[in-house]
Amino acid sequence: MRKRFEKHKQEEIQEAILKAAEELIETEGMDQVSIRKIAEKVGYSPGNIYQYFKGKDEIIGILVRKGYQEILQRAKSVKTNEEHPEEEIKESFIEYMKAALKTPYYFKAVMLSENPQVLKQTAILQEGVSHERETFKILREKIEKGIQIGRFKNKEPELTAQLIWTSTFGLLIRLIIERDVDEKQRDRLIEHHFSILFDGLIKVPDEKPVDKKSKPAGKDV
Amino acid sequence: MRKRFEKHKQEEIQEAILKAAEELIETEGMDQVSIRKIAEKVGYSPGNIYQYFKGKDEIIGILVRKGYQEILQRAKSVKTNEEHPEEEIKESFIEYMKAALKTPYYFKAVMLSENPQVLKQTAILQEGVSHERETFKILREKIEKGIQIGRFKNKEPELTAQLIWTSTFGLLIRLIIERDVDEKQRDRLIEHHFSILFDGLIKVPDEKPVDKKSKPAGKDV
Amino acid sequence: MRKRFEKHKQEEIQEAILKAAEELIETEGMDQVSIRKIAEKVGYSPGNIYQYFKGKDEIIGILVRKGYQEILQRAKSVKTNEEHPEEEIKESFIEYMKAALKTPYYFKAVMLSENPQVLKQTAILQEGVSHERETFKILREKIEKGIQIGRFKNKEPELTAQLIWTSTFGLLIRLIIERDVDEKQRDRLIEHHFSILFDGLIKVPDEKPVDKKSKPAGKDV
Amino acid sequence: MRKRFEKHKQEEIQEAILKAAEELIETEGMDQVSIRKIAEKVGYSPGNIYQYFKGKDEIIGILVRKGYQEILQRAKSVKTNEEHPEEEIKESFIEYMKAALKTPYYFKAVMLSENPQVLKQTAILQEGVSHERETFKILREKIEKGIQIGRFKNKEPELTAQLIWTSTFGLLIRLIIERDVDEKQRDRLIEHHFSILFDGLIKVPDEKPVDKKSKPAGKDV
DNA sequence: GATGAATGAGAATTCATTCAT
DNA sequence: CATGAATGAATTCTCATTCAT
Repeated sequence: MRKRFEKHKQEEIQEAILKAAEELIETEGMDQVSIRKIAEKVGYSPGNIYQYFKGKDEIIGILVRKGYQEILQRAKSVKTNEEHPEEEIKESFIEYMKAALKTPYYFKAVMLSENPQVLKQTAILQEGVSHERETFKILREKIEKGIQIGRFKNKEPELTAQLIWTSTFGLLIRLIIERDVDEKQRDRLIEHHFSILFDGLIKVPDEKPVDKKSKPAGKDV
Repeated sequence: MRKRFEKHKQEEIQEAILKAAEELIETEGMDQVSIRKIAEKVGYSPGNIYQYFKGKDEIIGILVRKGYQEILQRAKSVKTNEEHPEEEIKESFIEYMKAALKTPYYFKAVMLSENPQVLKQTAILQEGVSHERETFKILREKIEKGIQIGRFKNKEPELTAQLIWTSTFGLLIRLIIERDVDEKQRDRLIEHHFSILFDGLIKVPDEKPVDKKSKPAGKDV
Repeated sequence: MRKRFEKHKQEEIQEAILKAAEELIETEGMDQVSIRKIAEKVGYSPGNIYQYFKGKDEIIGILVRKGYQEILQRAKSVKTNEEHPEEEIKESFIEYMKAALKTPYYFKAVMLSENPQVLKQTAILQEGVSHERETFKILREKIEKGIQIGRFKNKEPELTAQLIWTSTFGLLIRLIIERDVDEKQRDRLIEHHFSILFDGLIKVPDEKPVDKKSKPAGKDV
Repeated sequence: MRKRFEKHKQEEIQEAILKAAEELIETEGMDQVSIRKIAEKVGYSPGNIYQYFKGKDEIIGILVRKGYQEILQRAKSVKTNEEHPEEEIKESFIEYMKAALKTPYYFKAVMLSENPQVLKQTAILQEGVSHERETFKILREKIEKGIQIGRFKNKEPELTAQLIWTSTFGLLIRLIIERDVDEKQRDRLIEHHFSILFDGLIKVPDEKPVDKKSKPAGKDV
């Protein structure tokens, strides 16, 4: 009974510390987080923080993972749509964006961090990511399904997954940075965003399709 | 006479200081910039830096503004391509990306800044941006041209401009953050990125639809 | 009855604490010993250690005394050798070395400590030590016996005791520090060490010194 | 002129810092040296020490190297003594000891260090050391000379060199650790030390030498 | 007896900034 | 102009010790 209480309190304090750190990230940015500031915010001495966490890295690590998972969680739990997989993808990304916009600074801090520890969990550009990161695996599978049922073009699924992600990420980050965009405009942007991703810009000639879909020249960045 | 010389020299030193800071941002990251390191790099004493700049913040501020202008400059000066406006757009964005990737940290610092002064120059989501910001005007016009000549679908041009921009921005930012993506993968990503933007993901069923769901012709959200 | 049991348990815990500290000295070195680490090793909370010992100093103090005694103990219990007291001495020192090399870091820590508390028990250079410290008394007596039976030269016994000790100590310490000396070399060194101590280096000219190294009869390394 | 003055002052401060560190080692022991204490002793703020030295390691490092070199220097420059090589050896070791005792803590720190970098320079037990380390080469040659002229017994010269060294090292270390041994006793110890090394303890029977000099049994450490 | 919580001091560094010279 | 010296605050982290429960 007592133990349980103690345990409870310990967890409470850990929560408090994490929350303090979270708020610091939100208000001052990832770099400005320090054990001192956390301790002050939570009303303890700096040294005492180490009773609850191994160090700064652990705190940041947990926070990043937690927040990241939370946001990702939202992206799932979207009902499947057999005929229109693009709807399913769109829905889940919209969920993702909504979640991110709930704690925008936090999202920004995490997703833009170049801290190697953080990057280990947020990097998504390397080849093979859809085999390592679960969410990407799911996204890739949705795309593959789309291709199988003949709804999607036969583009490389992993690359496609990565670029849907980065494109949406770009919009999302700007929505966070330009925080006073009104809701109507925001919705227009989001809607149009997916419209472009799925339909593309180039008109398909109804007459004779020239079949020059996407073999452009300059690939030299 | 003397004054002019003095002035000259003063500016030279300021240049040197800025350049040193620039290199530091580039090589060690924004956080690792310190007056001391700048001073050491430029061959002066730390204290003397204050003769030329008010402090660290001023140096960073100037640098950020300067870098932004330079990058934008590059995005213009792309030869027109009458038949394939998408090539023209792609080219100019690739130029833009190239420039940004030359000094990724400036770009990152500038484009992610929420400093109101900076935002005044970098915000692009609001309605009407293509009438206020010159680069966006140009982009919109290219898109309009594409629609006129029947090459592009008839989507709202400003929105389209914005979303090409944010999508590319998303990819670019992640390329910067995940800086150890190898060149081959980077090129694949960029190529695929524009492929999706222009072609879209959804297959247009004008040939013989294989097995399932054949009908939906010009569906554009 | 209960009390006795309690007492028993108390002692057990004290033992456990001391043992934990000992292991820490051995594995991490004297500096790395901390109440926290001891507590963790022994499965108690740091605070509770103070129930059993006054503090860190007391623990270290006891340990040092204990360990020292243990090592010395080994040096006794060597069967007497009436005709060749040097054998007896050698044997007991070899026992001593063996014991020390079993817990080398511990030995090193203790024997090189300048902590006054420790020094009170480990100092051996002052005149009269062979009357104060029991082990030295024994050693001195062995030497005296050797002199009496005409086997040893008539050198001052206490000084001799001290210098056998310091010489062996020197070898021992270096064996500990240079821990990767192989066994063969170690044995050669030890053997030679006692050979020098007992025989000396200078040749006794009783035969006819033949120009160069011709004769040396009992060559025994 | 000014520069020279500045330089002078800078060096003075460096000296002061080193001296402060030296005193701390001397009075409180190697472990107790801290930047804080040095700074306090020298009357500066802790941070300012870093203007003069890279860090604690550098300070300690300089101090250790300096002392070590000084000590070795002294051991040379001993006049040769053709007839009595033992005198020559004794003299040079006494010089060595004197030098070591002038800066005992350096000596102790260096000679007891198990830092691999340091060990590379201080290890002396391995076979062949008298071919690698110059000082040992000299010592071995002196011993060989002694054997050649018939003054020394024909014992393995390298091993002998090593054990003269370790034996003397043992005495020296204890003289350092037990720092309040009075001068008279110290001299007696040193004198007796070499007396034993060169003469040995076992009396040479004037009658019939039993020729059982030292072929003892137990060689099993 | 035992614990967990908490503190305050101290460890090494780094840095922006000031200032007398 | 320029410098070197110096500070004071900040950083992360460890520890011996105390104390209410």
